[in-house]
Amino acid sequence: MEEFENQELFKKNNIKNTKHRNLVLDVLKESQFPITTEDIYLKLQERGAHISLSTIYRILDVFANKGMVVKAIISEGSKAMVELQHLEHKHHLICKECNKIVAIEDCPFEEFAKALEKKTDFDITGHKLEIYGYCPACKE
Amino acid sequence: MEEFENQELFKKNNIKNTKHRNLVLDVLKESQFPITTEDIYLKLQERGAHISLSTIYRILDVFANKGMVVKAIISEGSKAMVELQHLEHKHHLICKECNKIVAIEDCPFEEFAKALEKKTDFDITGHKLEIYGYCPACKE
DNA sequence: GTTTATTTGCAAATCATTCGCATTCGCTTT
DNA sequence: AAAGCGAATGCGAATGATTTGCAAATAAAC
Ligand SMILES: [Mn+2]
Ligand SMILES: [Mn+2]
Ligand SMILES: [Zn+2]
Ligand SMILES: [Zn+2]
Repeated sequence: MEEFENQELFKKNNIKNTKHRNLVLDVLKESQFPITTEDIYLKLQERGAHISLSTIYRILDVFANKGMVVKAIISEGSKAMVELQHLEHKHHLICKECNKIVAIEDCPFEEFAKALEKKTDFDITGHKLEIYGYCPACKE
Repeated sequence: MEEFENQELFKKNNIKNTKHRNLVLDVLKESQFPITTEDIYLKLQERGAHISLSTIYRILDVFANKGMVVKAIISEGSKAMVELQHLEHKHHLICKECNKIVAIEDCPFEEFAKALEKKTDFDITGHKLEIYGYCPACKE
């Protein structure tokens, strides 16, 4: 049935239902937090899947173009890595010290969007929000 | 006086006031919207400044570590380019079709942050927010 | 099953970012 | 104002991430 959900999603987005897209999508679904292309690659390797890194890049491109995932730079630190957002709508609170990530369920933006649409005459379809600070352990 | 403001900012952030940091900061200040490292490089070239691309990378790293600028991936499209946010607190509304960018003055997040701090016990220091949709001309 | 367009693996190419080291520069101390 | 010293810079090379070309495999449609 996990498979079935995937298939639906592919159909809805007009892309072929391939073995590799299923693998990548499964990893994305399981992942609580944004992950890198490399992370996905390694996870699939562990599971014994035979998939090439460039295929994952291509799949993520397709997913991103279809709006199924979102790219972002998360850790503020030295390396600004490209990552993927989870499919559900949620945001993250990231510790600038230890990089701990906490998922936020609420989104303060929903109501604001309506007003903004009126003001700007845009058709607003989505947003990215990431929140930074220091976690309980790291703030002193 | 522009120079003076820069100098103040450098002092406040405990970094040396160098010719190149001034140049880069000026470009950032002028720029209404986020720009890439390369953009800055080209702008400075046009002005006849002699500066190396790696120096700009290094300066932007310093600025980012001091919280003077923020890195993000803006355009959702094919190339996920790393960019820099303007110094003032503002957000952007980006057209997914024509890439038009409109600056948003209000921020819906301020109040939400307080509640979130209480709930998570984080010390929240900042956030990134980008909004996507279709501009008046492109929505149909 | 056959057909056809799409997807994939693999290796090579490209692009962005970082690094090493010699030189220059900014700030502090005489 | 000169000297000293650590930090910043230029340049080219190295690294790392992402993209691309092309032949082979696969999925969807017939
Ligand atoms: Mn939201
Ligand atoms: Mn804000
Ligand atoms: Zn922490
Ligand atoms: Zn538009």
